[in-house]
Amino acid sequence: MNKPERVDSDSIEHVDGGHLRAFIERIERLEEEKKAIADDIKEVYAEAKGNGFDVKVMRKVISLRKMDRDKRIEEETILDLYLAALGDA
Amino acid sequence: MNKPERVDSDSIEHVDGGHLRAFIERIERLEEEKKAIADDIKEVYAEAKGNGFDVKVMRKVISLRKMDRDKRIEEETILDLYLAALGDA
Amino acid sequence: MNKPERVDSDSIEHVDGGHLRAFIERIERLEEEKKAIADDIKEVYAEAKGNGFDVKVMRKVISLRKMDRDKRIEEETILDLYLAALGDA
Amino acid sequence: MNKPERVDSDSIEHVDGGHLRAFIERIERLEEEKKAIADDIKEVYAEAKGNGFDVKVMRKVISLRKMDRDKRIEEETILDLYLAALGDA
DNA sequence: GCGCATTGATGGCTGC
DNA sequence: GCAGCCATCAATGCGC
Repeated sequence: MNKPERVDSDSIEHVDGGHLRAFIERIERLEEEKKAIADDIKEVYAEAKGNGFDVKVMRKVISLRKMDRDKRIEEETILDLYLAALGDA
Repeated sequence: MNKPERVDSDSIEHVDGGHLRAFIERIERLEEEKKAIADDIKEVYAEAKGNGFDVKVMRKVISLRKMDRDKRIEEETILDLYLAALGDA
Repeated sequence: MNKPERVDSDSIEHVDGGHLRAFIERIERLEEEKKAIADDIKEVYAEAKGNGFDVKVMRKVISLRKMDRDKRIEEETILDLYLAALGDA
Repeated sequence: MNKPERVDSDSIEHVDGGHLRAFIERIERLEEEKKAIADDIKEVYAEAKGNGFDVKVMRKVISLRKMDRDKRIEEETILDLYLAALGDA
């Protein structure tokens, strides 16, 4: 599959395994952390459910609040766009 | 790849080519229509640009308006959820 | 929403709101149509699935057929170019 | 925000807003952390890409390593089950 | 077990 | 013309 031709002293097709390994392991570490947090979130939902709250409604509330935040950010963005557009004119 | 064993008079592995073909062609037709509309949209953007409008800003405006609509729909949805939750209680 | 009568040289920041609105609404309309068709496509897949067809395989078939078509068009285009180059338009 | 003192039998529709709010905010906080980590992961991929590594291949490698880990854990679990079944807990 | 929700992969579009 | 961005689409995992 490789057709290794030495074109410089260290061979051009060389893959820096150590460097790659470092990236891979950083990512795997981060993935673990992410999963841990996802599990935490599940736990909180479970706890809320155990306290009689409706998880489906909660998800919706959170989703709506997020939409509000996103919208707000977008509005700021478009203000910048308008200003830039006026500056261009 | 198939291991065709006759298990009834018409052979169980039989694929109804005509039926399948009909579905495939319906989808391909719809895909064409979809692409035609996507092309129309591009044309409108191009035309607007030709009239001196800032396409980037336009996209943002459209995006924001869509967020408004989506948010509105979500709010109606959560209202239903609330009502349902109260009905459950 | 704006009805800008004055389009003079120093109203540099002026935007023709009516014109812009028309473009925006044309695009939004087209986006709706596009979505409607996308939904139709989903429905057809669902219907095919309900008739026992394998959706994943169907997608593959459609993709392959599209590649064939594209390839064919590409080849015809090249042929035309050659013919044109030969003064044989 | 509500401070519901009355939690009597006929306030059937009552929702403990303060409690709910606490859950919601805990989840939102966790979601933020999760997103931050997801962003970190993207950055690492981008950095790796900038160092000439193939992101798609990296993803594949990480996926394969994860499958190995999962498989290993699964096997250990089964081994434990067998040992336990042998009264060798 | 199914549907839903999230997440990852791919292809198209935009801007440099 | 290509790289980065974004929207769409397939796949996996989760909860009901």
